[in-house]
Amino acid sequence: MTAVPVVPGCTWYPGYCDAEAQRRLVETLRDLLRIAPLFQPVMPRTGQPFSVKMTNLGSLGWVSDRDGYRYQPLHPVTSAPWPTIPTEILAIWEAVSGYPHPPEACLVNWYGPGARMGLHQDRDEEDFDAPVVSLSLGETGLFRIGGTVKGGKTVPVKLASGDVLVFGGAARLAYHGVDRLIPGTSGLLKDGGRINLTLRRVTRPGP
DNA sequence: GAGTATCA
DNA sequence: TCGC
Repeated sequence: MTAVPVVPGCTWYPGYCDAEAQRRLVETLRDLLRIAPLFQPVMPRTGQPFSVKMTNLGSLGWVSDRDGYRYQPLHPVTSAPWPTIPTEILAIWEAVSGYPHPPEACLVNWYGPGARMGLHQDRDEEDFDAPVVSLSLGETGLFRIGGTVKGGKTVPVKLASGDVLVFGGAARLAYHGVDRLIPGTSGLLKDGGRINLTLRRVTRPGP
């Protein structure tokens, strides 16, 4: 397995999942998305919609609506608990996180054509000791990660299907985002686009 | 308590 | 999380 340092605390594993594992994951996700459908998050206060659609797996899921950002145990549309995180996804966390407790949230972000994610920090969690683990599926995303000060230098990474990226430690609060997709770079998803799974520990583990 | 992973 |  190739580990590429990106910035201190951030490691990129290109081709972490092979094509067969990616296909199995997409099949699993298709079933889970029927139970927990994608919803459209909006910005707090303004109600501006995100270009990315999302859902979650795990005991807690990240949502954004007019009231703010938060983690909650129930799907905002169906009011059902999020489906549990499949074992093959938990195995990725166990292999690369270096963290001795399981993730509580698996945010599923779906990028259609033209979707992007502005530069931001992940800071709605209580536990910053655990890293954030990301898996890319489908078209390549032009990702960018910098430091903890806004406006600082950033490093571009082309995240292709099957790539895993881990950011923790000095990079746990790094600004990061997705500028755009590179169309035609994957045939994994029938209708194109990109799915990004991000695993996070939300609460501090109990005794 | 405010602000926020928007958008230009 | 930050800044008061």
